[in-house]
Amino acid sequence: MSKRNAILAAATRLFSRKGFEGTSMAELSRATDAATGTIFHHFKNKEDLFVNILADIKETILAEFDRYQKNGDSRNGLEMVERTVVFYLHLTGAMEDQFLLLHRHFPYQMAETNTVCRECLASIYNCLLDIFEEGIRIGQQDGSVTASSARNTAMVMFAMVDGIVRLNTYRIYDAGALYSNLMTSCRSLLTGRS
Amino acid sequence: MSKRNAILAAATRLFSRKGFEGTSMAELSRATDAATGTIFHHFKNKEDLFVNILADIKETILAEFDRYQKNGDSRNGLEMVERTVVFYLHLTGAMEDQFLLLHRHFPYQMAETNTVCRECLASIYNCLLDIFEEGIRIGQQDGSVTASSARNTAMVMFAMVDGIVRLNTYRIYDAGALYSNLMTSCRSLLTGRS
DNA sequence: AACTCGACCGAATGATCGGTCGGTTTTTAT
DNA sequence: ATAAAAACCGACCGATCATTCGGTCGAGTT
Repeated sequence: MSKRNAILAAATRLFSRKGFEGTSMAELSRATDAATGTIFHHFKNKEDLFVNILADIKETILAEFDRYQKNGDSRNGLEMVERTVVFYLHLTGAMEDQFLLLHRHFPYQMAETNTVCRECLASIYNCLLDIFEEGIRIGQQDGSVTASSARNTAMVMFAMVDGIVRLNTYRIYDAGALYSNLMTSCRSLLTGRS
Repeated sequence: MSKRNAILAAATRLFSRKGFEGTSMAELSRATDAATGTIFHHFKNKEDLFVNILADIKETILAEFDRYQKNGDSRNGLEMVERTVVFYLHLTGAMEDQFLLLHRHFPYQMAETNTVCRECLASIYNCLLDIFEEGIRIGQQDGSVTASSARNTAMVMFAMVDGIVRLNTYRIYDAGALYSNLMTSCRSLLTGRS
């Protein structure tokens, strides 16, 4: 692995665990066996380093969901949404550091002043919501989903699923045992009458 | 207002907007017209200052929900849960800084090493979940709620409601328009069949 | 052999960090 | 009125921060 990639990987882990301001360049230097000068040779400053990380995360997530969508075969819209939820839960586990980072505040803080950062975040969330929305829309047509307003329902669903993932990472409760409850809740939400 | 309270109030606001590590004592001193020495006269260090803030938040939230529960009159469990959701949404708006703080990472990070911090967070979440759970349990008895496993359903519901609040604060989307969708989703979740 | 170039290094820099301390003012109790 | 206590101040401290910079080294190119 090139030193540049080693820096990116270590920084992803440190930023996700200790935050942006909580991670010093000296600490990152120690974690990568790269001199601080080397880090600044590859990235023009700390913020630029983070933007590169975020761009990588965006690309990976978008690629993963692209791959997921191509291998898809669901009998109806409802099943499609359910598969998406399962895949999202799988991905948050497989890309733990990356999603931990997305669950912190500083990316959204930086997004207020950094255009690239803002666009990365928007791409990620649009990708996720679009996939949820598509399943709901198909379900509305084939009759497997009765919920109205596909986009809004997608957002509420996403808030619920992501909320469970958060509960899990905060370790206040063992939310891992909640996945089956989550799935039945998704189904109720999509098929239940108002 | 006493200087001590002014420090607490300003620190709550700064910590919630810029994070714990992102807020310096010098900045806090400027924001309160209190010398840095004065801040350390009232709080033995930065962490102690935050723990005091968190203890205040805990007390306020617990008191607010206590007051809410005493003024309650719902016809059944379902309505009770719905009222709780509405009240929670109201509270997150009325206590914006405090909930923003609870939505950041550093309280949970500090909770790993600080007992008081951990207990404050546990009290807050237990209080919220207990109230949701109670409504669900009553609803199960009077027939207005069909969902099983009151505690788990309470957690999924809380994850969903709090997830929407987060979407709102991150300002990636205008989730404020989602409140009506959220309410119908809550109802589906509680009354829908699996 | 001479030159170029980019990866890499680590000591040095000025700014800023959390925290201390000796002293002054204000409040409180007697 | 006075003494003790509590609140308050800001200059100061050593540590650490992000960033800079002069320089080494080895792999191409001519």
